[in-house]
Amino acid sequence: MNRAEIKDKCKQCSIYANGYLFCAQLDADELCALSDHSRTLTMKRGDSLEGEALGTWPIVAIDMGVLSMQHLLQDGRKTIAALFMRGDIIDLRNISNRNRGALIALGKVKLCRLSPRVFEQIMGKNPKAQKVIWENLRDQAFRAMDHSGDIAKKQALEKLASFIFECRNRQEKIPECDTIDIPVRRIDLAEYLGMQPETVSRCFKELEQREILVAPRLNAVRITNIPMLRRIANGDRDAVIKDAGKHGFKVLKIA
Amino acid sequence: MNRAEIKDKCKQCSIYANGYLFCAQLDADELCALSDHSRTLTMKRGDSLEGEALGTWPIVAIDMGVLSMQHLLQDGRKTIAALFMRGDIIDLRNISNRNRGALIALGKVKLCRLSPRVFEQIMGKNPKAQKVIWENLRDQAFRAMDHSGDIAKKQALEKLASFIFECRNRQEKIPECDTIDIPVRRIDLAEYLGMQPETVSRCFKELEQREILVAPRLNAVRITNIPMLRRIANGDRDAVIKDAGKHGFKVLKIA
DNA sequence: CGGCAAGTTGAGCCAGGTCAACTCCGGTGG
DNA sequence: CCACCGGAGTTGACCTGGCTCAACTTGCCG
Repeated sequence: MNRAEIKDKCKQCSIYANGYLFCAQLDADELCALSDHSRTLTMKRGDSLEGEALGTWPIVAIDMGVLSMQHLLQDGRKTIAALFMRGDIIDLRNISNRNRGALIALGKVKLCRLSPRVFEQIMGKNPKAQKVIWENLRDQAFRAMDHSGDIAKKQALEKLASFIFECRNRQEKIPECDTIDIPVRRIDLAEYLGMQPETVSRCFKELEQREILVAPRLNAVRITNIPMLRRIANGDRDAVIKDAGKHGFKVLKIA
Repeated sequence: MNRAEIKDKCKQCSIYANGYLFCAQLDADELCALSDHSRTLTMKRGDSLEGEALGTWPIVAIDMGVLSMQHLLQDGRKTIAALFMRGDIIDLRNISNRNRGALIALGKVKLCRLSPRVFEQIMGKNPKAQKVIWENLRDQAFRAMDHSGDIAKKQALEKLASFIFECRNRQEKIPECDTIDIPVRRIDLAEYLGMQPETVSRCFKELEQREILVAPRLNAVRITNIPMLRRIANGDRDAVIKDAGKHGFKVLKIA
């Protein structure tokens, strides 16, 4: 494969096109080697990456879409333990202990399965690439820890508020636009936050009624009262309190 | 500082003494450089690592004890998002977004604050060390994801069962000994699992009554029915079901 | 031995899970 | 183009696991 062809293969991919992502850190030789030994893959909602496929291709980089790590309990309860998006690199080499979940697409996902050998070579000698991957993994780790903190003690409304901020943090900022993309369905959101779809629905409704946000579509919200949403996310009980009147609006201490 | 002195400083430390941990991968020069630019620290329960201290020393390696990452909500609710133990390396360089928690010792903790500069140098040129750190961070990430999965949808008893297995996985195996060390207090355990200390207590009691384990001390358990505990941890509802009789034991389908 | 935090036990209650019915919406085929 | 279908989302009513509060016991440290 010559370089022109490689460029064709990679130039459409955000992992190469976005200057701060992994493949953008590589020089021509490295990109060439990696591209030559890697395979792209397109998945649709429900497709999973498991077993044998991961044996030979344990490292995947997300170009587009949302991939979830799901844990399934014996009786059918399901949870989404993590969400992977554009730029995330998932290294599943030698996964062993515990019930590591399956990787399941929550919509159309484009990803690239990287050759472990070439990946490791690049890790060993390209400090810029190394730094990008290291920070990505660190983000994944801290994000998972934040998420644990969120779902451990927070109430439903608080979890949802936190999730909306998580979405805001992760999406590329479009200045002068407060519309936040919710890249997953209600049902997935419920599984990610450890609640029921019914509860998610009720919480969105409450936030709308209290005029904290508007949800024009299922996959987007616009926050109209950021400080209040922040207070809810941070676990300020006063901000969560329900209405004190019959059909008036909620009474909120602004303290 | 000469090499003999460095050896004195590091030879007691498990990060150097355990062949599979970070410092054991370094050659004499590297160890020398790292040791020379690092500072050990001993903490006692409740001590926290925050702010300025982390500004100049954002990388810490745990030698002994349990360090927790805690998130505090506005109204005082607290959660432990992650537990760090021997060999874990925590890299907090450029932490910024979200409410990253404080690092708080849950007992006597010995750790070593590593020079970011030397650490980065070593990362760049020692593949063995790089591999060890990479795998440690990956473990942290996946552990946090597993933990999210555990606390999202599991019931109290299931969470506790999972936690006991997590302890078992993390502690160095002593063959022919089923006694598992519980390295944290009940109160911390409750915060880690997102439940109340009262509930933790009740769950331990139930597991003892059902003769699934015995807890000779507060900080240790011995599992007497591993398969049952496993089933509970895996979310088998039948295994969680309470008793069907008045004062008999629980009726359990072994299916 | 006193003092305090940690842990346990009991009683009551509520946030959110569960179940059921319904609406909405995108896709498919006649 | 419309009728049909199935999964996603919503709404309401009910119920329960575990949170809360309070009282008590235990264990640790000076």
